[in-house]
Amino acid sequence: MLPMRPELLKGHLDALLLAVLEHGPRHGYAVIETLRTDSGGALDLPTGTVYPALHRLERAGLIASNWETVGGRRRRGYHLTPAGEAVLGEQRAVWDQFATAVTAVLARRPWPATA
Amino acid sequence: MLPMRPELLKGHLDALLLAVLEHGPRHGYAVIETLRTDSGGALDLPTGTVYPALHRLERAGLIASNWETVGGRRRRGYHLTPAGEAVLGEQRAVWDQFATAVTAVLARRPWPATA
DNA sequence: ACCTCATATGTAGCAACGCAAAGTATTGTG
DNA sequence: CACAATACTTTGCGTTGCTACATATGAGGT
Repeated sequence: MLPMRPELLKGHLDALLLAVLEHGPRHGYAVIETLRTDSGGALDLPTGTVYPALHRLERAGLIASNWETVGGRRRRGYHLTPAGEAVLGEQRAVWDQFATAVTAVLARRPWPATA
Repeated sequence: MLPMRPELLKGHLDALLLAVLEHGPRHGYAVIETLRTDSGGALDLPTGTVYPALHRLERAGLIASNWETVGGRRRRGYHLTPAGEAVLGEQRAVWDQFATAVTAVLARRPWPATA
């Protein structure tokens, strides 16, 4: 597993978090775990990355939260808002576009791979 | 064509530039054009992005340059160094990993898409 | 001659974002 | 009782791409 520089994630994190919350409501810690398992271990994000991002998404109205107490532990359960669902849809399209473009540039080789 | 937020590119630009220069030597302006055509118009980067990035790559020893004068115009021709070629190889692997991980997370839907 | 566009390069300053590091608190385990 | 795991928070930093502006030459049009 090659080292993945942190800047790579920039701009893509929001889409990932929204996608995870589309599974169903989750609290921050669980979001991190879902992200790790869904990505096959490739995306193992620190709390200092995820929690502020969740706050940002809530301020933007894309997710909403409510405090719960489970087994004596306070946790903040997040869920998608309709606005968040809409944005997630756009973000998926943007990602597809971006990934296609980058892959195209990186795939083009000096000796034409495609005759 | 959806608007592509500039942060999306962060961390991926170096790989793109190296890949373009793998085609063969090019000056900055031509790099921008190649990038645009190779990406089908999706990646149309401003000079204020590309030139500093090329300087950075040169300082890092991944590319090298020599001044030429063609038709009375001064241009700086860049070409890959062996180190740059090696890094490009790694970057391609990193991109594949990253893209696979993000696609996996974004693709996972609440109700199975194929049902 | 004049203007404008395309070609070609450069830099200063800004804004955004992910992260490291540190801290708080509770529950479970050895 | 120490320690790990769970769970959340915040400050400050570094990197990076972009906006805006500046400079200069050649080509084409009027």
